[in-house]
Amino acid sequence: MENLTKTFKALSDPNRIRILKLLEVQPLCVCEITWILGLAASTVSKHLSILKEAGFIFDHKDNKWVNYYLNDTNRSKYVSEIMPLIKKWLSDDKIIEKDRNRMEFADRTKICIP
Amino acid sequence: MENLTKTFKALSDPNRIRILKLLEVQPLCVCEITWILGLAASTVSKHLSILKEAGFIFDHKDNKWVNYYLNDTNRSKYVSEIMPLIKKWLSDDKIIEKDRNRMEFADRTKICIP
DNA sequence: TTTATATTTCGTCATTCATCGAAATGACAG
DNA sequence: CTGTCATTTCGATGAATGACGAAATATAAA
Repeated sequence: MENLTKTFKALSDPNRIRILKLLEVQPLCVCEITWILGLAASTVSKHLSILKEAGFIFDHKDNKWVNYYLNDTNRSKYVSEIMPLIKKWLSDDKIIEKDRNRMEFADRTKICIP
Repeated sequence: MENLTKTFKALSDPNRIRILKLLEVQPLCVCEITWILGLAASTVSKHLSILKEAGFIFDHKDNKWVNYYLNDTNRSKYVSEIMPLIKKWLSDDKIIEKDRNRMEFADRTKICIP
């Protein structure tokens, strides 16, 4: 029960949905996501930890960057069944479209110093 | 997007999940749900309005009682696809089992005066 | 009409949450 | 070893949330 509500709570914030819909296309590091979403890095880091804790994503270090990936294996029962729905939904959402377009221009070697 | 996060937010509280898992078995009035969950009537009423607003349930007046039903038609795109998952899940959860057992003894003509 | 009962609305309180900036951490480059 | 930069953690703040009891509303019964 607690596990289930944690899963839904992870999905109940629009910025976390935006992150999932980005990672659906390709893995990204924290500073790229930060730049695309226009939030503080600490805020994005917190969102990522919530999504990771719920089992939606995982991370992997690459040099000084931490890349985040959609978790397509090792998922919880709940995540396994909800993830396909999330993938199906919102592909034509305005915000998601804009994020994904902006993602094209996200270059980790350039964008991270504010 | 707003619609989707509202859907998930409705599902991110354990007491609302408990209500859905009760209504999955049979329709109930507010005072029966209140008695089964052991919460204040105003709290239950609020939970019901959130579930209704998200499209998971609907209500129908019957004399002085308001009965709540799982909404199996007229649902939003999101609710239509999530509801079957909710139905599949948690059937062997301790709390859900206890609630459903307690539901057997919920008699609206007797339980509502505290 | 008055009373009783079921439900909703309102006001309040404590807790959680999303956000930020600043400080701490960790890894690489020089 | 020191400085730089990506990330996380910490602390603070305002907003949202879940809970309650009291008051308001609505309907049925007396």
